[in-house]
Amino acid sequence: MVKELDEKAEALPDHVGWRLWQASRAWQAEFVAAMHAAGHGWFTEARAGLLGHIPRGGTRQSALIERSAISKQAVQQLLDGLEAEGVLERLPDPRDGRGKLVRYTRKGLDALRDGDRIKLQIESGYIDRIGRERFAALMDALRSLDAGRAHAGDMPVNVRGQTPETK
Amino acid sequence: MVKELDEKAEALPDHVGWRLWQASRAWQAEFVAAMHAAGHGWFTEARAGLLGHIPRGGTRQSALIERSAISKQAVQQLLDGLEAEGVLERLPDPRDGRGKLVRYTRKGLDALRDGDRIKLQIESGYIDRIGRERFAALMDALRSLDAGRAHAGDMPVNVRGQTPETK
DNA sequence: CCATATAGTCAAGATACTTGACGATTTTCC
DNA sequence: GGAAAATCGTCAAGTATCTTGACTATATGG
Repeated sequence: MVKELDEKAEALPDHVGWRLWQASRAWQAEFVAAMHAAGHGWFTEARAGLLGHIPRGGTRQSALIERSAISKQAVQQLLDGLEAEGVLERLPDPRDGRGKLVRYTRKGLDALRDGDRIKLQIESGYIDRIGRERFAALMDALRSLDAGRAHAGDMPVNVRGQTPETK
Repeated sequence: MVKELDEKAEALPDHVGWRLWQASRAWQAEFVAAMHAAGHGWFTEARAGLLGHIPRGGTRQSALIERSAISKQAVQQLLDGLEAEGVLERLPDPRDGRGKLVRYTRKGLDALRDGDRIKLQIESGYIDRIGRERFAALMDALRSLDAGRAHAGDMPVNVRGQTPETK
């Protein structure tokens, strides 16, 4: 870690925001690195965020735009990239001449499967590191925080750095 | 209204990475919004990340580069912006003709003061929301996680999935 | 005094977004 | 039935953040 120099001794931040930021960053870095190691070199945090909103059965592009909190143009650009990588494909929606359907390719489904595995591995590592009890307390606190927030109704929920999730 | 698509069964992710990410984003959004409301419209998350490494007494630019996990050029660009906003100023280091000292202006110190206040307010809100005990458990778990990471010889936080070795 | 390491800068480019404008359909409403 | 309006996706351009590469100026240590 950063070594403390004999500088005016202003400690590094230790408030909850800083800690959350650090922990989140570390998780993402670990996840992306593991995905790369698993051969999914196209995987990035931004793409992960979008993929998390695409069910295994596919979805309409417009539905995707609603779920993710970013602009439709941003979604489109991400989709363009993922399509170019061969992770997804876009088909015309037979029920709506304007719409398009977004669907995983085989390559995309493989990545999803690896993502689920990696997610569990990282979680295991966390439990080993801090103990099952502390880990449970962490999840409990984070869930409570989120529940409280939903109450207040603020907050943009964009999804980045989440694993491809499934039922 | 074409809305009868049956993809309702898609649950939101609930693993630790997702929760951490969400909590971190929520904190940042709240903090930045409060800073803006307090009149510090120049405040952004990226800048906050850098400012968090600058002690009130100022620091050398090179020390800043060591502490933050981003490239020196990125630090410089952030610094350029903050200097242009009048939050910081850069002076030649009298002890080293190559070096520069980075120092807060009055405007910067005002922002710092407001930031400290806001941090405490947000923390208070969290404690109200989830209880003092849960909050303490959260901090404990996050600190343990970080300590465990340092132990593992993990690098500080270099973002974006890259793995900079060599130090 | 020279070799080399360190401090900072300049330039160019990648990524992940943004807003604005637009054509093509579908829906609404009279 | 048909125009007005809403929705879906796209194209183009711009911004913020961060990257690598190349360079200058100063310091340091044989």
